[in-house]
Amino acid sequence: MKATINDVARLAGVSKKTVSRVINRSPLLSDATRERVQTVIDELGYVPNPQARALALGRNFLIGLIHDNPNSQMVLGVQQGILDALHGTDFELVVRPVDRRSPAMLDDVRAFLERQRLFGVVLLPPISENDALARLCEESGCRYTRMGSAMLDTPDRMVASDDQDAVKAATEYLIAQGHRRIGLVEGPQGFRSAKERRIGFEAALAEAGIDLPKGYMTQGDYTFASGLEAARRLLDRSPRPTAIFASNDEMAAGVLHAARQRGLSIPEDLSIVGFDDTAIAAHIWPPLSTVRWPILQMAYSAAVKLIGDAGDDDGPGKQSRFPSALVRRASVAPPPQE
Amino acid sequence: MKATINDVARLAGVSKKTVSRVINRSPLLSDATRERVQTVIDELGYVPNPQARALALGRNFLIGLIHDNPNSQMVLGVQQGILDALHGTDFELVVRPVDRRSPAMLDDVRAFLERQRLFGVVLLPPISENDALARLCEESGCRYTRMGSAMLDTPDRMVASDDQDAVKAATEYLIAQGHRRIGLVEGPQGFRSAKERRIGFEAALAEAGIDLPKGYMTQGDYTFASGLEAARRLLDRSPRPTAIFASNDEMAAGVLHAARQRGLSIPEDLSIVGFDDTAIAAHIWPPLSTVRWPILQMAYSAAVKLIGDAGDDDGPGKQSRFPSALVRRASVAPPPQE
DNA sequence: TTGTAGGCGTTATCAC
DNA sequence: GTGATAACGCCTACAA
Repeated sequence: MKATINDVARLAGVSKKTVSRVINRSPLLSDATRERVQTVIDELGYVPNPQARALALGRNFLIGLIHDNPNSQMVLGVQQGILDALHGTDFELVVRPVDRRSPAMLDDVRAFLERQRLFGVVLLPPISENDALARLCEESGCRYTRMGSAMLDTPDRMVASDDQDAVKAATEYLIAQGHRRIGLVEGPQGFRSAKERRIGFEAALAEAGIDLPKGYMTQGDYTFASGLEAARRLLDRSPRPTAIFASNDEMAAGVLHAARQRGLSIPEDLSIVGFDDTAIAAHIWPPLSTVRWPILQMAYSAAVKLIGDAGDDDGPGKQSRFPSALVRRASVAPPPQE
Repeated sequence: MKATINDVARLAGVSKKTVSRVINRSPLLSDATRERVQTVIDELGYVPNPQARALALGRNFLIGLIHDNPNSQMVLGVQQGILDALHGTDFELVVRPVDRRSPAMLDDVRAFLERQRLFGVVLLPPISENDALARLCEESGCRYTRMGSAMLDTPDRMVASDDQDAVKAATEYLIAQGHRRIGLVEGPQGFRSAKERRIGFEAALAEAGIDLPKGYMTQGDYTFASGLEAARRLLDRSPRPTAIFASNDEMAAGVLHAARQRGLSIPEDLSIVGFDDTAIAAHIWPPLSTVRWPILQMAYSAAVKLIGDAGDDDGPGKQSRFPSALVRRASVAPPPQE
């Protein structure tokens, strides 16, 4: 019912191999035959069977997205970016969540890669920070691109933002508004992004000569609930911080929640800055000042690095570092008079 | 390097076909051979190659998720539910967004299905409401499950909530609080969910004998921005509505935004109810009363219907109708005194 | 520049 | 019950 390479070969009066050469753009092929075969291909509406190719090549035309991520907005953004890059190609996207804490995680991924013979995978933070995982991909003969908050790998397999810089700038912005008592809701232990963001935060304070009291730095795990909890601790301090930087938007939303529960006005009594610029940032009230992670572009670039779109070597595909930008919204104001 | 069916056959002293029978749980097979072969399989850690199976069977071990959805939270929830169902099976999830408005949509999907030879697909609303699409899946020999707000297909290929009922209950709740001027932010034209929810809304009003003034029903497109716009129109009415039901949470967040911009207090001046119970509902301030769509369970069930988990015939897999529940949070209060 | 033979790892057919 | 043999549709080596 569906045309195969044999049908094309027969009708074009050539061998299967020649058709194969046309499909795979082999350079050693006369223009005449190429054209003749191509005509038949078009007439028949022939499309090579991916299953057969996968078997013959030992490689599937699938791109995997491997993640273990507490932030759903980010996962979706990445999917969107990858799909944009894959659009119009023969590749499809396979989603594979894993459990970072499971001792079987590496074995699971290995089994997955070896079974499915993926063409390549995109690794999302925080699991992208796991060097053993990257090594495993390589061993399994699977290309990979890691996404992260700092360069953890060679540029051809890495797409990175500079969180340290971005948070430094965000903190400087708070300082410029007059804030001196600035609380931090840090991300979870073991996350590179959490570390980078804290370093940026501390760097800004140090440069401004601000010496933070004990207890102004607290930790969350990138969830709303943890932001809520952390904010309660911070708001119990005396004197209270006049501004809080949360390491991601979800926790920032939690901070806002906690502040409201205490009857504080935002930004009059407390300024808040988040990180990521996910949808929630613009949708809560007041709109949240935050750092925009160019997630779509990063994911797009990650996918392009895998499938190697030769079409735009100087285009977005070649980029490895992506700067983040501060987005100023209504959640920041000068501190209240004392 | 990796064991194949031939290795197993040789070591077990049987033919390939016999090994194949063991893998596929063929009933006509002596227990003795089955056991012998199974031992070798375990020793070698043999796993059948999915690419080869796909070629031989003309069918891939992939489940597709086809969607064109304005609501990212929902897409993620569905992915989660499907992946839960697929966990521990040989199936993988392939994500395929499509453009509802493109004239080439159906052809694209057909090409996708015929090329990839998916085992089955889950269709998300609103595209799941497209009967031509369902027919196309069938023609392509691809199983499917549709998710939706009402039964649009036979129970074995449908997973449905009862939005009409749920919204009726939610509206009755507002009425019971004393509200009489209740605004509606309807979903977009052509969405079955929008229609069902409006019908439920109107039914509750009719039963309570409330005759809504013109202009209290307005339309959005399920986005935050459209909720904002619609709320502005509603709040311009005189007399102003004392409560607003928005057909999804994102629009409800927009309503809240618009109300705040006018300096209204929620819920003192205006009560708001949303629909979906996505993450944003609990994270905005005040927390949003909403209708919980059991999306994880529905998606789980949709996947089970595809892969036919015989393990739990009476379990969640068999279910086709899923009731929604009202979630009461702080965004609703009695109307202000006049 | 093109064609032939053989293989990728599995399942289906049909004898034994 | 079990096993040769031939698909499945494509690709690589090697030969011409």
